[in-house]
Amino acid sequence: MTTASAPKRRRATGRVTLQDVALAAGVSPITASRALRGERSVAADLVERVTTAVAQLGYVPDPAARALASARSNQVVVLIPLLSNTLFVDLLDAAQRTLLAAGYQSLIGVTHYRADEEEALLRTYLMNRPAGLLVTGFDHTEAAHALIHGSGVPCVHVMENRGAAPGAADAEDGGEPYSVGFSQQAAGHAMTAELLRRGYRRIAFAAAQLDPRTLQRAQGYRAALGAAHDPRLEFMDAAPSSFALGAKLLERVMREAPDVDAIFFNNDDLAQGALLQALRLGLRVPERIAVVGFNDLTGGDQMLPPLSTVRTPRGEIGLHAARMLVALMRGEDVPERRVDLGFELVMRSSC
Amino acid sequence: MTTASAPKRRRATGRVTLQDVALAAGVSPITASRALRGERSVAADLVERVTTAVAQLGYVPDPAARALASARSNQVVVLIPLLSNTLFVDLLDAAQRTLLAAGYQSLIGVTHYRADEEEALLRTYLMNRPAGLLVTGFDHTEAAHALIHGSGVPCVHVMENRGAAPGAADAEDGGEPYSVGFSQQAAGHAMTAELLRRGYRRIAFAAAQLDPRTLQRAQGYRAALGAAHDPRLEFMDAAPSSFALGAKLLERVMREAPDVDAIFFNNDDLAQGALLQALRLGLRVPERIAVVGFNDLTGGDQMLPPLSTVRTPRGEIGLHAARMLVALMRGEDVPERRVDLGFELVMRSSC
DNA sequence: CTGTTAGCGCATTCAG
DNA sequence: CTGAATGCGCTAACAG
Repeated sequence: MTTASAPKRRRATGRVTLQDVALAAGVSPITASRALRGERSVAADLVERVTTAVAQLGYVPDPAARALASARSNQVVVLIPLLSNTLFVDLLDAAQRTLLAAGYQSLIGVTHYRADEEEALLRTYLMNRPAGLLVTGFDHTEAAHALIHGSGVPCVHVMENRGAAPGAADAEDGGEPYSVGFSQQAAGHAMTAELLRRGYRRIAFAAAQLDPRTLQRAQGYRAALGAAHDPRLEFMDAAPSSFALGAKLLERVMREAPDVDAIFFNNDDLAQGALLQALRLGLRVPERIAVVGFNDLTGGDQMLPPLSTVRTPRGEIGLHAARMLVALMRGEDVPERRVDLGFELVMRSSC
Repeated sequence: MTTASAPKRRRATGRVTLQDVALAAGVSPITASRALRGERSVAADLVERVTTAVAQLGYVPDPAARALASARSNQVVVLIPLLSNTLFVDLLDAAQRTLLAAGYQSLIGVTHYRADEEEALLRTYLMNRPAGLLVTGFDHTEAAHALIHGSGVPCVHVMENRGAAPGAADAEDGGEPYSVGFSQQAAGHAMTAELLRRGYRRIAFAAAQLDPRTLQRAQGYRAALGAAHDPRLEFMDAAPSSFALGAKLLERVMREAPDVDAIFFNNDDLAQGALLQALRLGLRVPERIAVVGFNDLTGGDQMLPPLSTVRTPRGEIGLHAARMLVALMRGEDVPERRVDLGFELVMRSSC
């Protein structure tokens, strides 16, 4: 065989490489590489020859080789607290779609609302040299924060907007973090104010999970009530949100504070569970007691009575955050670091 | 500076490499590599020296380099139809957890019940040279099937067990595919039989989405009814499952077949929506009409009346499938290719 | 059981 | 605008 002495004969793996493409196109490998990645410094006719060769040979780039050579993968790490809250699933779905369309894959991590799990996930996923990071909220361990920063990977926070750091500007790294969300506190305030406007006076706040965003909503609730705020009307349960817990919380409120005329649940599944429990107990809603929820999850409009709630734009947040991250990953300038997408009161007939 | 002429001075990236570890441990890089990966052909004391060096230097392996050198990544592709059905989220959650514990990362793809999207996702994700594949069901395009096979990547199918190929054994590739699930048809049959046993005679089947597994359940429903089967009592709607659609389907059934005494919904959200609609319409359940669902999703036990349904073991399926896949990826022999995890009738009071 | 040699497939220098 | 040389960090294959 003559191939035995050929200096650079085709490798045995059978894989079509960039080199094969370059050979077929009559250019150097690096030109083929540049053409494929859309670097503009390649003549149009060469680009076309490369494209043709790619199609003919069925060339498929190797992400591992790319990542090794460039020290960056095409993967984006997305960290959310839970998969069992449709809120985050909606967020994730939108973000993943957008990222995929822009050529990025998502590595999804579920933190279970635990800062230590988040840190562990970061440590694991950061090994992949991701191109970007999408994380929920701002409550990270010191170490997690350091990991994110130290990695130099662009990061967008979602679901809340951290108040602009007061006083000493966080100037070490160019300042304010990138975030897309809305003011949880303002949302809590707005719904409470609406209840007050409608004449409710003894308004309870019932919450589960007790994550930072829930507590921010509680702050809004308190601020809206002002002097009328009664701490005995806050019913907090650290257990995860569910229909069953909503039912339980309703009973607890009625037992411990029978003069309550409205309950603001911090998530729709609690509120929906409470509505069902009210039906079971024969409590009339909203006559005897008004019930409102948060997030406008699926099913609220089907309840008896239909649930009043706060619609939160998690899909839009996922989309917008992904777009922002893509811009950052491409090295584009993103002047607007904090995007507030707002919320909307959806008043149906449960209050 | 003296370093200028040193033949192999430390690279400028600042990254701690295997070579550094090897140097510190006084072994060759390949021995360090073997020690890290737990190959048993390394002396215990050397392993310890390597481990120590790793800890001291804070060495972190580079997945990209590993993947490039070994032509296999540590990622597993998981393909599910939807993220908005908690059924698949439960499956995913369990699988992801198990895989992560075994050292594998998950690349999640959402097919939206579309074979062409599945194919596109496979094409994209297969570029990463995944270590394994976890896919929902058996309905793939020819091309997708070829991609899976051609890649040589171990694959486990979940949620159903394909009937053993009758006649000509699918011997080309060693036969039967690996799968973990249960018989959708048997489940459909069992619930229908239970309704018959309880005296219901005009039993409707109401379904959404109309994916293959739904149709298998319909087969079971028909088989259980035998000669009593009336095609006019099948109400199929290709739209996605939801509370609202369940409400709509209930109305349609009552309008088009008022003599129906029970409705078997192919998913719990439909059934729950129907239950709420019945409440709204003043239809007594189960006296006027019995309602049963499928999957035992969250909330069913909170309905009025509590929903009878079929509990499906998606969490266990995710767990078991992940374990099976891990075994395959490790090159272990897995003799039991088809695992049937069964199902359970959960009879509450809606029938 | 350990080490040597030689790439894996690509993109980043730097020249032209 | 294009190309040549080089190495990213690791492991497969073979030797000892």
